[in-house]
Amino acid sequence: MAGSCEISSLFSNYISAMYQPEEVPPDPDVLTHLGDDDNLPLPLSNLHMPTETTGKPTWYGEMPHCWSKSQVLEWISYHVEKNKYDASAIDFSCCNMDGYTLCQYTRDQLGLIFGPLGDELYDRLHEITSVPDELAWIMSVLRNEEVSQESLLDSNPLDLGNSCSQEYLEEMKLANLFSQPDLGYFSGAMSPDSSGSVTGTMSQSPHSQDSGGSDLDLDPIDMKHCPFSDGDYKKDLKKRKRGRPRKASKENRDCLETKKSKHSPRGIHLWEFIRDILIHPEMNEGLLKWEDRREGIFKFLRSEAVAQLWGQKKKNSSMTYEKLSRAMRYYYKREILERVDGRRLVYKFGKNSSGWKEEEVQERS
DNA sequence: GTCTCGTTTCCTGTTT
DNA sequence: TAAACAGGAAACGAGA
Repeated sequence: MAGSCEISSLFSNYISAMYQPEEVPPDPDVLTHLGDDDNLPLPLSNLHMPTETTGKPTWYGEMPHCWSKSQVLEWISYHVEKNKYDASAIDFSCCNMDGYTLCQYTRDQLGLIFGPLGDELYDRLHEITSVPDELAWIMSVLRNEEVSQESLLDSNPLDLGNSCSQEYLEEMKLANLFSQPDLGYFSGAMSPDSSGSVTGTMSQSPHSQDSGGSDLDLDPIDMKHCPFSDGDYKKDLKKRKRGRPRKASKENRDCLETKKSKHSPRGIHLWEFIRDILIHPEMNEGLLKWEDRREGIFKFLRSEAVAQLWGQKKKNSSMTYEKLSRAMRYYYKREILERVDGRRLVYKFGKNSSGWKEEEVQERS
């Protein structure tokens, strides 16, 4: 449990460091009458207050397992107020617990402590803690990389694989692949299910012309393990042909096969990935936002960051918003998405998409 | 082996 | 002028 706590903490810190959301959750109103209780470990007047710097409650964005006692109280206070619940019916001496303890309680136990509010608290708690696969995966990315919080905060916001980056950076330098300008930034994240196998590659700027100048479209990292890699990779910067370059021949691919699992399932579709981020706002700080939930209209707030996450998901560190958006545009034809004219970074779910409507989300949970 | 699907990559041109 | 959008073309890997 300590592990998951650390991960979720990492996640929230990572998100906080990475994004500065345009929107904040509704500020919990000031709770004026929670009743007097000498057993309270902290003055209630402070519990529900948003943090000074962010304007958000302190529990927001953190996994419940990691909440401190004060955050637990703050969260309970928030729901007391939200549900207009009579706080005098609550034995606040039982609230002196941290998030981990809170998460251990069953519905019945919460019902005993909080009465009718217990059900509500239980549901809300499990809403937060039931992390969808895709977001759990995002966390696992961080876990696999064993990213320190310090390095997260120090890192380039889009450098998702910073712990690996330095190592690979050194390797890349050795391979003389960084001697050319404009090769873009570096991202060496390990794939979540690679069991430590290296899939780190060099990211390229969206418009770099050298991303596929050769017919052998190999990852530089992988290339250095191949006997035919001589460091002259991308020497030839001649204008490339249209379309995606051919991948390596089978012979050359065998060289790469040691790096990648032979059978990786296709997994979820891009639009589902986007949808899942959207329908879990507690995990989506500043990536995407609903413009009109009823209509299914949403907007990319951090387009490149979403692209990076998608790239990580697909073990493709060179994913960019430009490429992601091309895939999004293919959905127009299939009516999974609809055009929203005149608005940048704005898309709308079409009639062939599903699972994003509030009713559907509620049904699934 | 072939085909389809869902992308991915790159490109040129247009719009904001 | 840059960023985003649009869509053609070609390629890829996975699965049927």
